[in-house]
Amino acid sequence: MLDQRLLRNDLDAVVRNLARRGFSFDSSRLAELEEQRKGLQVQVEDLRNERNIKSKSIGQAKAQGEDIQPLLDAVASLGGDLDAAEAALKMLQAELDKIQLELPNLLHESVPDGADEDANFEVRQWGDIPQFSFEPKDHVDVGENMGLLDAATGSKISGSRFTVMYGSLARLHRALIQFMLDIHVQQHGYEEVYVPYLVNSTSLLGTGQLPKFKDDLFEAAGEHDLYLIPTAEVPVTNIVRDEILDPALLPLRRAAHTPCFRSEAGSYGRDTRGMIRQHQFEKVELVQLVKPEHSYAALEELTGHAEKILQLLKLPYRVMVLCAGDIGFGAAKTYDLEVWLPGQGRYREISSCSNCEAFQARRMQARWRNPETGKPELLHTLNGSGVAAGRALVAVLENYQQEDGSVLVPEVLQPYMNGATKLS
RNA sequence: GGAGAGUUGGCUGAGUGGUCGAAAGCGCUCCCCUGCUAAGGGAGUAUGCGUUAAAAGCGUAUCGAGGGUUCGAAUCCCUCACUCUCCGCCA
Repeated sequence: MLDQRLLRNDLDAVVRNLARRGFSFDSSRLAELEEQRKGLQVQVEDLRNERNIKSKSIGQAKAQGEDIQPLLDAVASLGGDLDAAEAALKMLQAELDKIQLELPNLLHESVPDGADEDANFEVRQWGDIPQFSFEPKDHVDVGENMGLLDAATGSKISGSRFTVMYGSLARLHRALIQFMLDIHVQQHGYEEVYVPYLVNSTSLLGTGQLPKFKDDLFEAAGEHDLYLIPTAEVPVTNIVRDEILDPALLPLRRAAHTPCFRSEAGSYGRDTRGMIRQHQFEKVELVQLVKPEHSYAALEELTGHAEKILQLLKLPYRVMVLCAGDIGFGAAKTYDLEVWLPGQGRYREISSCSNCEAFQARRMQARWRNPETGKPELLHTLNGSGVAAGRALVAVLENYQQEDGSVLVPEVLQPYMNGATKLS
């Protein structure tokens, strides 16, 4: 959600900023509703005030044994007026909420213009693109040739976009997760958390997946208000929903490994081969809750933490700053890490690190108490994949493949593989 | 799944229709007093929203959530959520 004050006082600036995303909305409708809201809310509160005063005087009169009938007559007409005004306000507020909950975050000024991913801007590169003395295969061929990757069985069990892994490949996947968590906890100062994989709609509203992106989620059947998490960002960030944090706790850094579930509605036909785009994948997620003045420094730091994983795995990557047209709904600024995939001959997203500023915090009422003012103020929230395990596995398979069809185990993962140096 | 008991401010905990945003205690902040310490005295101490350029002030809402009854609800009624205890089942 955006700052109400800004929407009221400088709606044009909001319109201009959101237009950079290619997002347009009926701002005059919003202004009109807001004008009505103002009048109605004042009216409702005045009526309530009148009722409260009169009711109180009835109580006092009754206590002194006076005749209260004249007083009762005096409030008789109030109820109807108040009910009508309250009902009108409620409807109006619902319409305003609907509009406001679907407004994306304002972009940070450093976000470059651009309509789509082609306009994303490369900030830096790391590592050398490996040269192969043979034609490198993609991860599907590498994995299936070893008999360790099995898409057919995944689709038999569940359907398209599910995969089965066996033996040392399954273990390598687990090793990646353990390795990433250990680095973030032991070297980057994150607290490991274990969280629910099913969350309620309030949590999804808080981080911005609802109400607008319901189609991207898997919803649990039955009478529950539960959804499978699309990312650990949802449960981990919502830990601080409706909390006022002691500033001594900040910055709060938390890391979690969870599976993620995405319906991938709207991406029919894209990345249908292999493990790039699955309904279920594992990820180690980094979340930071910081004072507003530190959030951009924290974004650089958090991005660096994700990069560190790729560096230790010796996987070449580049850092992209997402352009205005490609950035996500809740983010003010986002860096994507794209890892080099020799089998595809291109870079592919493996991590996305975002500063949401107060956008999520406002929806969640996640605050800290500023000792300078003594007042609760909104936190800034950040999240980033550190990194996606499924895609990291793909990257290892493709970058570490050998001519004989085997795959070397990255050195940093060998301790997690009982010392194994090679998959086969 | 069955039976029962609960949910009040940072915490403990009172409050069964009116002057209750809520006693008391603890904690915290400030002040006073006291050679030091311990003790003591006084004042303050929730959050959202609105009004405002902003603040102050004022208004309004909030006693798990949502409805209802009533002039008036923490208090009465209904639905739901959650917590605890016991039984059953279970990784």
